[in-house]
Amino acid sequence: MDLSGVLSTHQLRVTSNRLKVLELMYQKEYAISQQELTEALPPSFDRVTLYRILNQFEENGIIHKVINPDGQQVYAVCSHECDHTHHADEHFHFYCESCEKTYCLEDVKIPSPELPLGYTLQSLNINGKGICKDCNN
Amino acid sequence: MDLSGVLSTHQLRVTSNRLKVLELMYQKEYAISQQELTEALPPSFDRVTLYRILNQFEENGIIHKVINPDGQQVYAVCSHECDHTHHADEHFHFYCESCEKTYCLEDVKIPSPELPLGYTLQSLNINGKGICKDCNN
DNA sequence: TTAAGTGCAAAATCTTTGCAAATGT
DNA sequence: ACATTTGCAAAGATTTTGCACTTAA
Repeated sequence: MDLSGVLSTHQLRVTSNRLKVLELMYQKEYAISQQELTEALPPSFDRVTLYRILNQFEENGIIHKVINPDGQQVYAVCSHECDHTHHADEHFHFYCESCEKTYCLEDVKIPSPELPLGYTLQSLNINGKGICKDCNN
Repeated sequence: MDLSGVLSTHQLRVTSNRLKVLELMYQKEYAISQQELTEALPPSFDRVTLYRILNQFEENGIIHKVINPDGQQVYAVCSHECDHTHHADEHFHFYCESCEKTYCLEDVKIPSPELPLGYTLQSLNINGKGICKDCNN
């Protein structure tokens, strides 16, 4: 995985901090919270820097933020082409009550609900909660 | 509107603070943030008390929390019978980009997506973002 | 070389906790 | 009368800001 390439493609300089964060995010197959990241990074990693990196990654389309049903925010790598002008992360998000992980389920078709007259829909956010396939075994 | 009745039905004592908060929430036809509440309440109203009241209202089924697409939390009065054992607020929530208000659209049918094999769905959260009917005029 | 990124200290916010006084039933 | 609620002070946690130093291009 060419992490440096990911950074430069998204107009960000390649730095050791950014590579560390990016590596962790690509390792996980689920969305990760800031707290989890903090624990996984070296203890010396500066909190402020992490805030800034996450914001930049999000702005530049490297990651997207997922809001869990309880309001907790987690971050996941964008799998489609996103950049600072456009995000395309409207897939289904699933939160598992058992392992407490959030998964991006890109293949789930999102049915479009019918809105009352006068409302214009720009984007849709669907969040499921339940038990994931690993925990169901 | 019998606000005292709402409180006692939900096993909460009738106090002037609770009535003030409840009155504001029933006045609005949209979901309200803690910040908005703070601004609408008298300046002397204690912050800690508001935290506690909102938590109690939520626990006892008087209001429910809505998480906007950007992660902001807002509160709306429960329209169905909710109590401390059960909430039934799985309706569609719509956030208007223009007026920045969150509406509960109870009549919108929520279509159930098909999940990959192995996943069990317990609850579903659907959030739309766009322009509401008032702002579309 | 120079614009961008980092680390540290400090400020500003937001949320929780503990406890004595006030209030509802 | 007695349990609950409230207000205040203070602790704890989270997020933002400013600025000098360092680093990538």
